[in-house]
Amino acid sequence: MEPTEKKTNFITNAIDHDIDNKVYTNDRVHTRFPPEPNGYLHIGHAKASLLNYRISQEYQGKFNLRFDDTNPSKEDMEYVDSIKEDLAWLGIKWDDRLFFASSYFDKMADYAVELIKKGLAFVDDLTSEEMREYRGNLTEPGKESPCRSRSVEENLELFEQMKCGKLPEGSRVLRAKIDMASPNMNMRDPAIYRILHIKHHTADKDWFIFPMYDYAHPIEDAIEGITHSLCTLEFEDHRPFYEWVLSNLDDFQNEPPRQIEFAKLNLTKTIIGKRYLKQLVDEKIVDGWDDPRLATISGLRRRGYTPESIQAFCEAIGVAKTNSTVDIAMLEHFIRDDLKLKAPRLMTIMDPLKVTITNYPEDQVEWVELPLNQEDPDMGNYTTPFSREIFVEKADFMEAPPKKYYRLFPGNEVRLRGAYFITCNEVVKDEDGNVIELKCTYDPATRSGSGFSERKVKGTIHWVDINHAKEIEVHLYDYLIDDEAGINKDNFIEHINPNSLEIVNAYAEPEVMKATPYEKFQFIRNGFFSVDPKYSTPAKLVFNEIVSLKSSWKPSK
RNA sequence: AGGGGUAUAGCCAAGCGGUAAGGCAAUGGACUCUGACUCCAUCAUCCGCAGGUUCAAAUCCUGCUACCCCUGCCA
Repeated sequence: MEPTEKKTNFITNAIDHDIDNKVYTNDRVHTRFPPEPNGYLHIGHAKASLLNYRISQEYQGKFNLRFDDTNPSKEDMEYVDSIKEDLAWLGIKWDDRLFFASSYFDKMADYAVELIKKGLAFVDDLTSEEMREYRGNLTEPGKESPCRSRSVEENLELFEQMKCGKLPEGSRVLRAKIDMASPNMNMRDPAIYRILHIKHHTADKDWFIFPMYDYAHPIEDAIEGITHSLCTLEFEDHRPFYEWVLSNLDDFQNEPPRQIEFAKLNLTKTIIGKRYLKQLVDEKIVDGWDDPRLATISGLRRRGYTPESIQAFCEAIGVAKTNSTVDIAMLEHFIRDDLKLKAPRLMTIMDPLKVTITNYPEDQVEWVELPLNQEDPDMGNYTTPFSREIFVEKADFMEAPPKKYYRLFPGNEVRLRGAYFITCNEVVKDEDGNVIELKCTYDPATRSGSGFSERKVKGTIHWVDINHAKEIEVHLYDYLIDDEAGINKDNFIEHINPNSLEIVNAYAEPEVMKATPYEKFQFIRNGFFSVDPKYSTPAKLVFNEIVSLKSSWKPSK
């Protein structure tokens, strides 16, 4: 009967404040997620999109998906498709509210004309280099462009020519007329339209001019009736221009949207940032945008992460204005937590060591029954074969064990999960002295489920019957980068972990072979694994390691 | 004196003048046919620093300090 308190943060506080002050009609709340289709979504976008979506849900408001496609030189339909797929997978619903900034291009151009007529915008002939010189710098004011005083008529004429494609690419630009001496660089007559003779991927007609983000975004938000326009911190000092645009356009005097900025997500041992992800993909350092080592949504999906785990993670990290770096252990916690009850628990051997049970009949096979998940009896049971020759993990045997080692060592008895107690009697080595086989004896009285309680054993290990084992390929992962050192955005490529992927052939009990792409399992004592959709074939299943199991076992000193 | 931001535990993060939530990590212990899970316990005399106001300050005021962002015809 715990009252589930709504999680508050500075954004919900701001919205509550707006509601208290009756800022928006009927206390409406309308958010949006405005990705530019120029790359794949990553975990940072999950935070942003889920944040916007959840807020709309909590306030019984609306949520729009809007592609901010104002720069055709970088954008592509491949990305809009992947973004829609990723968002839907994350559980975000935009109903029929799917929009494209490009569908507002006509209106935006009309609004530019309105600004020109009001004497608030002008066509500039300065080259981009000249503009940079005229802009001044952080401590010195800029100077006004010679074109700033052009007549409204001339500006109108020139803008029309820009729009019709009569002027060469890059030759002119439409600028807002604000203040070249503003301490805020974004207010020093920012460019609002540039000439680009590029075919736009979605626009319904040919355009030769394209609006800049700073000009387009407030208009997009206002047209859609957005109330709270959430974006990241670096746009904080763009806010004055966002407000300038809306306050100077007649259509948007009523209930204009409000921009609120929050800190983007950073994760330890993880490279987030479209530009860097694209570099990894383009330089083929990784296996595409959906490489399981990447924090892209598609990578996490292929790795075996669930939408629920990502939702829970994003909920848990909260949202604030503090630049922060979340420990990757937090993400890993939530996938373990989610899969704990969902994933069947089966046995595989990653690094095999043969064990012969010398007192077990040569040709006998018995099928022992095990729960698919003992924490969820409803999942039912399955059977697995047991016979004279089995594989156990190499790590589960030590010839000279440290204190508190509960696994196999000469003379020690352990339980084989779901089967019998075995005692290690003899260690077989090759000519180099490597342990290649163990000879053990089992105690028939100790069969699982028999109620045997004469003696206890400290360790239980997993195993696989050699004659029934199937080979599978397992991809074990380590972090792509190690951020303990002085790593930064520019040198991360030199800090790529060369051992981030280890491919091993493992042995699985027969039940594992029923697995289908994306299906997730706990391989007992090894971790959570998911069937790789890209490389699995009917002949050989490939499993991605999602995350290992936690372990408090540490060899004593 | 360029402008805009942010500082609460190892990492996130609540808190909004009444005496420091929660999660992750970590540590100890219980349990265990997964050294997992679960459970129990521990983990900020203190909120970047220094002053001030107040019966009372992480919360208000003043002054510092540190870090982040801003000089694309990118978003």
